[in-house]
Amino acid sequence: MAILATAERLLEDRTLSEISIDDLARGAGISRPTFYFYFASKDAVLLALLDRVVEQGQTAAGDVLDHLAGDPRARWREAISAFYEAFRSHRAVTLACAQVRATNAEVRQLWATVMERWVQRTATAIEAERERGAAPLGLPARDLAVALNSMNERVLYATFADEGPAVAESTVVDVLLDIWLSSIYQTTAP
Amino acid sequence: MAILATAERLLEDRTLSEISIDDLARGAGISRPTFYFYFASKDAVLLALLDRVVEQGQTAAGDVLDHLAGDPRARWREAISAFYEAFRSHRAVTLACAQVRATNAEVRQLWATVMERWVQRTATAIEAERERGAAPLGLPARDLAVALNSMNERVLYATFADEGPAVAESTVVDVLLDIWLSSIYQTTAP
DNA sequence: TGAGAGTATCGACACCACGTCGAAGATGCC
DNA sequence: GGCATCTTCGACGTGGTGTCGATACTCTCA
Repeated sequence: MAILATAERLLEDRTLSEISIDDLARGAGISRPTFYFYFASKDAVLLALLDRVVEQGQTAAGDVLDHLAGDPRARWREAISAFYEAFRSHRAVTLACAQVRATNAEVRQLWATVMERWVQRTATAIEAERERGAAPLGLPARDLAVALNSMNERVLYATFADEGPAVAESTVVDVLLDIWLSSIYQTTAP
Repeated sequence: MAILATAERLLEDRTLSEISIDDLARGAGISRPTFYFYFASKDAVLLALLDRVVEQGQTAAGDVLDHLAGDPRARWREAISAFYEAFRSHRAVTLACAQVRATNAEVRQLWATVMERWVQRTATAIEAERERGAAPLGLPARDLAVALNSMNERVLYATFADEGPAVAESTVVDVLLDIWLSSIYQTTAP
């Protein structure tokens, strides 16, 4: 769909609020009313874009967290890296979503669903590690999972948007990993 | 100033983009052109509001982190609580800022400055704890400080906005505290 | 005391983006 | 060739924004 392609292209160097529906329409070679034949609003376009990214990221992540026993550090690192790559490979779209999420309920909802999935996987993995005696008891696994995933989201956003205090792109995964390991295992070398 | 009061009041139950300049003007008992006599835009109003909150929060925080030695856990908890209270006592304003930050460079700038101050205090405190042998070496103190403060920001936002996966308001401070202690001291009981 | 320099206010205008409606080309199927 | 459905757009009304010029309201100082 030409509209989606146009949107993703324009988002590379403008923010969504700086893009008019007319820009999207003209970019796709159609008139403004015709735009409405395909999408109800600008936000709906972003939603569709996000849908695709999510779809794609979903499979990429896989089930790394189901095989922690062998080398926990390496597995957790893969999981965080997957998160990192998902963000990174569609930087423009995810940055735009973070913006629109504040205003648009549907985007917020979709994003929340995605986060929830990550949180649940994380919580399950933490509980499994405690079960097999690799990790000590501590915070409720879900609370810990929510906080850690929120941290990743915010830190990666700052890194990619290069906004305010941020961690360098080259070290950000390892910084996050250390905090995950510390708070789950009380050591960085489980 | 009546405009500021009106803005803070309206933000209690509407988002900033749902508030027109006319709403602010009428709420303050003036006409729309007169509004422009005082502020250049809606965003400028929010900026002024944020300024006040920051001013106020700045003093409230104080220098807790300069006296960690006695009871580190208690001191760190106070620091996180200060952050929590700053957010909480002006919930509407901070939520609005998080939204506008995405679009408005000035708000983004001011927010970044505030965060930077917190980050620096945190980093300094971590280094001091390592110096006196209370905390082990590990990540660069600044990277750790950035990540932990980002986590707080995002987690508290989710809690107050009641958006997506969040931690309960009653336990959020302790959840954050545990992660801070784990990643700084490699134990939750330093 | 009244002329002039600020301060504060608004009516009226032009502008721009949005969303809708109704009419009119394509396209395909019977 | 006729009919239904998909696709397109010109033209319109609406609502929020920002500006301009005119008018009032206050001081102050000669």
